[in-house]
Amino acid sequence: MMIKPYVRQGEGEEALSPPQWMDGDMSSPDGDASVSSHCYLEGGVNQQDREMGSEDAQEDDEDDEDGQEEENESKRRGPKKKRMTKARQERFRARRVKANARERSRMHGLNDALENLRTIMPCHSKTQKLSKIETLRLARNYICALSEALEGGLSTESRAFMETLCKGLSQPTSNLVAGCLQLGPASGTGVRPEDRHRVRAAPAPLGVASYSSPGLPSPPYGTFDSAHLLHLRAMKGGVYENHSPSEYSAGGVGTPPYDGPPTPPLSISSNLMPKQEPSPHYPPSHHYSPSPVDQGLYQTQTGYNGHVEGPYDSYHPQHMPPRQITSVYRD
DNA sequence: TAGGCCATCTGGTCCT
DNA sequence: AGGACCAGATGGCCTA
Repeated sequence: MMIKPYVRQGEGEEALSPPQWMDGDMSSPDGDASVSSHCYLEGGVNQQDREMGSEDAQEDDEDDEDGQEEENESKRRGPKKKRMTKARQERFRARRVKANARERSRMHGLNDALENLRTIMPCHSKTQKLSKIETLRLARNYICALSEALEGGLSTESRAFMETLCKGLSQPTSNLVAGCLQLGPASGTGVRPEDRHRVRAAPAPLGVASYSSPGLPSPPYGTFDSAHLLHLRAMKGGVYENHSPSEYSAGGVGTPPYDGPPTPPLSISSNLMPKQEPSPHYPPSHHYSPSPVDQGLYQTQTGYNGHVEGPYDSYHPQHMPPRQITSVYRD
């Protein structure tokens, strides 16, 4: 793909006015006040601006410069561009507005899928939202870890399991996973030896010892959803062998319906976690029900730092749920 | 204040 | 022609 650099006005060109639709009202025609006007700030003019602006100028006032521009136009290779008439401008604008709306919707769909992915992560936290990239990394690690476990090479209760989960994750996210697993201090856990030197700010080794790290909020942390491991064991035991993987995801969160005996969860949590909060996906009855998020019933609640959690309105970023942002990356 | 993360707009490309 | 997808650009918000 050809990368087009940010186009600025060339030498000798007059400052061009922004497209007509931007005049006066800086909000877009579709009423979206969030439309960015930054494209026209600081004298930066993008391709569209140049086209529309210049052709607008050609239409509105014919002066000597336009003559020069037409002369340059005739030397240009390729198909000659059509004049941008008022009608064409309006059609272009309408198309652009529709495309923007589609793009927004598409990105919202992407974010929804990502949110669904977050909810089935082994350490789903309401108070410390994983970033997009961390969610994807953790998901990859989770798949790898479960695959190894299924092959019998990795115990879900082992430290190696957690190390696999933490591979390539930022320090705070690794701490979150470790906190969810409630494992003891581990020297360099989750950090490949070759990566350790790249950790710029690792205040403490992973594990309980780092809970007091200033970079990490105080508990509650997310919970390691033992039901996932229960699911894993059940699969190994053949309980779900009549279900296809696609059935697991039929509920939208990728988990099979569980109707087994209400025995204590079989997982590391039963050994290591002092108190296991019931997962929103697996209420005490052990009958699966869609999460509040999936039901659109995400109740407003106060997070650990007093921030209000609730439905995330991407059109009002100030309503974003609190998240712990990490500045430590290893890649 | 710098840097990370995010939402949004935008133009290009590919496909139907 | 129009939609989907992608990547660049930009500003806002937040945290260290």
